[in-house]
Parts: sequence; structure tokens; C-alpha cells
Amino acid sequence: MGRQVSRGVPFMHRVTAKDVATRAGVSVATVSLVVNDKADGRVTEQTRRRVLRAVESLGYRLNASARSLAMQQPGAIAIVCPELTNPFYALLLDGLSEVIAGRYALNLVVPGSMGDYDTATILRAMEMDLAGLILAAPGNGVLTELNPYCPTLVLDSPGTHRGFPAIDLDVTHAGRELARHLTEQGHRRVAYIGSVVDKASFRRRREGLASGLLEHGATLLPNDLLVDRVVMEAAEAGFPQAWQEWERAGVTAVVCADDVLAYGVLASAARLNLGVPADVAVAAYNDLPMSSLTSPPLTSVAFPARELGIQAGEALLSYIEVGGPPRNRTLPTRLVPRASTARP
Amino acid sequence: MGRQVSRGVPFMHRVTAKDVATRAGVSVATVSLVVNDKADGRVTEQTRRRVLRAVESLGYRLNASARSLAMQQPGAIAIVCPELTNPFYALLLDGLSEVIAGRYALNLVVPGSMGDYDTATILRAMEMDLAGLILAAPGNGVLTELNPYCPTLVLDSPGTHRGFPAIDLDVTHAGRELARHLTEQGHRRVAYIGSVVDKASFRRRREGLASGLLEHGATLLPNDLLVDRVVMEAAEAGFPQAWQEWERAGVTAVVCADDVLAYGVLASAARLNLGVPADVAVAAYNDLPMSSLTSPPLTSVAFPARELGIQAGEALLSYIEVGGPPRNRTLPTRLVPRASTARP
DNA sequence: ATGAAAGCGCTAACAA
DNA sequence: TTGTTAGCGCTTTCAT
Repeated sequence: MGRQVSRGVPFMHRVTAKDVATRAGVSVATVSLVVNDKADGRVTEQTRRRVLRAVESLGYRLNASARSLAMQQPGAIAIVCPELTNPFYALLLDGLSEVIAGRYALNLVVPGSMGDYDTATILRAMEMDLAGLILAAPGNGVLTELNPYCPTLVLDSPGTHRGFPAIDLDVTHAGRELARHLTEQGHRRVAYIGSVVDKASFRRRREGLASGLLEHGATLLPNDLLVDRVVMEAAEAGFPQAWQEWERAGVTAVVCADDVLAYGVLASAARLNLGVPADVAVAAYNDLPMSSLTSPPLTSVAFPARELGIQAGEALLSYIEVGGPPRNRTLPTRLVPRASTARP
Repeated sequence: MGRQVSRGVPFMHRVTAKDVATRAGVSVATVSLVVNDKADGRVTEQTRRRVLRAVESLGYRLNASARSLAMQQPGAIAIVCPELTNPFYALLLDGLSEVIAGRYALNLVVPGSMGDYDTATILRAMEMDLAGLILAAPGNGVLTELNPYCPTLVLDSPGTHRGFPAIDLDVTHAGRELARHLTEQGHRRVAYIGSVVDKASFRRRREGLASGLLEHGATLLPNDLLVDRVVMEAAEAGFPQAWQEWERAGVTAVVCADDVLAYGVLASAARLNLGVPADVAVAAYNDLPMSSLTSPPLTSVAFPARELGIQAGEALLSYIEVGGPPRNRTLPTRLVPRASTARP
């Protein structure tokens, strides 16, 4: 039997092919053939049975990393994403894992503590041996001097993919749609809640909105509220103070870089009785499934998160197995109008 | 230089210690010493520099799985969870990853297609070499004949952990609290929306509620609506038909096994104008952050998901590094009342 | 049909 | 101070 030391702790022995071989009275090579279903004409049915019995009784499981080391073919895919608590990434992961399930293991890499991920985070991911790598919404500058050894795909980082194949969301168009809707509802002065982290997708969300508003004769105020994490609590905490200023400036609509920030605004406004949305609209990017239930109602632009995950999975799989980078794509977004009109 | 074939595709060569050694004119052993910061008195500052320069110029990164194979000390932790789209697990993961960040890589294992995970899913996880394993809310029977080679922790599976160390949520108490609240609000006939998958946590949620209602002279109807996945859409689709029956039976409160199911009920009710919650209360387990914004309002029992992740991480770390299984714990839950009263 | 041996990238004991 | 060697668990060629 024997025991194995795991960081100083005695623990159960991990059964190896050698154990199985000994038990079955064969060599490890034979065990390898049997467990990999390559026993066709190369192993007697007799011994195959014997090996299988030994596998069963010992509870043998292949060591995947030893296997991929020997085969020179990694069996895992890693995805690096900034913020797990945002359902956008959960949905993305859900779609992705559906596609790669069974074919590759999924390594999830998230920034250690709070804050966005950086180059070091990616390098940490690249220490595992990877068949493929997905970088979701990398911050600006993160992609510089990064030369991966495996097929790599960049998600939701419009315009800044530095030669990496990429799948983006049409966030600029989303911003213009939002602008059109708000101006149609009579809003003329709009404030913005964004993030301190600088990434292409965020930048374009604001730019699309700003240019759209300008086109329709409305304005986006320059003094944004910037949160340090894209979580509900951050917007909830920061909104009251920002609103004081915005209200004086005649703002009638607040646009958030993400639905979860809008949740924070709604929570904050409800708690403080700030008159939202009697005459103030809250709008956002990334319409999450539960956003249809918010009160007051929220207008936002739907991002196809799960679909993005699926397409990313398929693109990466073809990149890995067929070869040649997949062509870049931009997935459409769709305005979901729910906001009230501005008071005249 | 050379190139490496990745499943038939020519791709960039992955730089190895041997490449660095050649470039620096030293042996791989020296490289190993340098990159692992064990060069104290064992390597000249001179050669150390040379190696570091080679590392830099070639872009060398350690191969983590080869490393853990050689050291007989795995560097990854895996968590198996049923449903990524439920923010409960996202929050759990967030807490967990905060704790293990930098110390271990996190392998996320989810059931291939839809449906809950089974023993095969866990075995797949156990093929990676793992320092520790976390099983979140395993279905009944999944833990049988499972003998892991590494420290293993079971989460939210009250009463059914088969000797594994475990951290649970006090779901039974949660159910009784919910029952007390609903009866105080005047509700006497309550219906339930649960899941077809049989797991201890779900079972107790219903049992706690049922016994609590009984105690207060109210009843839980026997004909539950059972969804096949704990997602908003499933409850949204199933609710209208169930409601027809429940309404005839005089039901004034609907309790859901999870907040996301309650979201589905609210969406469905709003869409079909079913009179919820003019005189009907919707209550649920697992109060998610955004639940405070739902309209109509939702009463639910808050589950400390992020805290569960943190405690799981700490417990597993101590199990791995200090040794000896952590003692079992049950985290408290807290009723968050928001529901309206029953019409007399 | 089966086994011995080499090698994947790395670490660790031991030589030099 | 540095290199040589063996070995981690596995696959794969090549003898037998």
C-alpha cells in the first residue's frame, strides 16, 4: 500500500499505473494500452480483463498532467477573467464550459485580491500547460509583450487585440442606441458611472454614448462617477454624493457601464429616496436576466454573454485542433427599453 | 529554435529549462536553482545573472505540471459545482479564489451539459493532480464509493457527507424562519417550487419549511412544481400551469428553493398578470444581492455564499498544509423579510 | 502479445 | 560552484 506525503501530511496513496501493473502481473506499458483503449490486437482479451479488474479494485485514475507531459499535448484550457461576481462572466463561463466539456479541463484564473488582472496573472495562467488560453476583457496594456506558446483568444476588447484573434461585443453601437433612446425620451443632460480600470470595452461604452448624445443634441456630463470595482456595492456607495452634484446640474438620466452598477444606483436611490426614477432614468450596458425584475425599471443593452462563451469555445477549439487563427467577429447587442420618460 | 506540434498545428515552441540552460551555457539543474530562488550560496552571482538574462530573453516560464510531478506536490485545487449561472456559486468562487490566490491554481469543474454533476464528473476532476478538492452541493449518492487521494471538503450537503469534512448552511433553520414569517403574515396555504435533482440541501429546505408551517398551523401543499435546472427560465416556464392549480387550492404564498427560481416566478407572474403579489407572497432561499431590487418584493433567507467560499478555502488550506481534517461547521442564515401580507 | 527503455520538463540527491 | 543522475507517471517505439 504505502502512503504519500502531501505537504507534510500523511494521506492516501495515489494509485499509479505501476500499482495496477504489479497487481495484474503485467507491465505499465500494457496498462497504458488497456486504459487508453488501444488494446485492439495488441493485448489478449484475457490480460485486458485482468488489467481492468486491477484498475477497478485499486480505483486507478490516470494522472492527467503526467499524461499530457508524456504526450506533449496539454489537456486544459484556461480562461482569465476580471470579475467572477458579475453574472456576465458566469454566463460566459457557462457557455464556454458547455462547448469544451469532456474535451479539455477548464482552468479558471482570476486576479488574486480585488482589482483587475494584470500581465502577472496571465503569466501565472501560462505556467500550466495549456492547449488554449482565453483572455476576457483585458485591461489596457495587459496584452503588451505577451507571447503565448498556445492558441490565444481575446474577448470583449474592441480595437486593442494586438494581433490576437478576438471576439468582441458591439459596444459602440450599443452606446449609440442608448443615446438615441434616451434623447427620444426627452433626456438632455446625462451622467455616467464608469470604472477606474481602463479597458477598451469600457472606453467604447462611454464613447459610443457620448457621440450618440452629441448627435442628438444632448450632452454627457464630464464629471463621471468612477468605481474601483464593477460591483453593486461600489455604485451603491458612491452614488449619493455624485447625485448631489448631478441633480444641481439638471441631470435626468444616469447611464452605467454595467447592469450591476445600475443595481447599486437603484438600491442607493431607493434607500435614500432620491426621486429616482420619478423623473430620472437609469440605463446601463449588459442587460442581465434578472434586470427585467428591477424596480424602478432599468433600460439596458443586452450583451449575449452565453453566446460569447459558446463562440469563444468553438473558435478556440478550431484554433487548437484545425489550426490557423479564427477570424475576428463582433457580436450584436440589443437595446431593451424599460425606462420612464423625462419630466418636461 | 524548432517548433512544436499542438494537435497537428504548428505553433510557437514552448521554452523549456533546457533551452535556457543551453542559452546561458549552464545545466538545467542550475537553471532550476536560479528560477526557484535557491541560488543563495549555490550559484555565483555571475551565472545567476546569465541565467536570468536567458530566461528574460527567451521568455521562459516554468511548466507547473512538470514541476508538481517532479516534486510530488500538486499545485492546484479543484472545485466541482453544479450550476455556474447561479450567483451563489459565483460568490462562493469569489471568496474561495481570494483565499487560495497565489498559493494554488483553481480548477473549475462543471457538469458537461446541463444537469447536475455525477461521480464521473468528480473522477474527471481527480485526474488532475490536486492538492485539494471541494465538492459543492453534491447530489445524493454522488459521494458513495469515492475515495480521494487528496484532502477533500464537502459544501452545503447537510447530513450526508459520508465522513468527509464539511461546511454547511443552516438550511433547516432557514426553512423554519421562513415558515414563521409567512404564518405571521397570515399565510395558511403554501406551495413549493423545488428541483428534480435530489440533494440534501434542497431536501432540507423543503423539510424545514414544511415542519415549520405545520407547527404554526399552516400547510405546505404536496404537489410541488419541480424544475429540472435551478435557473430563472425554468421557473418562469413552469409557473403559470402550476399556479392554475395552486390558485384553486387557495394558495397565498409560493416558496422557492432558490432566489433565481423566485425571479422566474416574478417574471412569469408579471408577464401574465397573475395577481402576484397583490395577495400572494413569493419567498425563497439564498437571498442574492440584487434581490432587494425585485418588484414585487421578495422575502428570502440570506445565504453567506462568499463567506462560505472563504471558510472553505481556509479549511482546505489548513487540511492540506497543517494536516488533519478541519472540524465540521454550519454557517448561520438570516431571514430578510420583504413580502406583503396575505389578503384576509 | 508483452516488456524494456527512452523521454516529456522538472527537482533533488549526489559527484566532481 | 556546477554538472550528472535518477526519478515523478505516463506514452511510445522497439525488441523479444
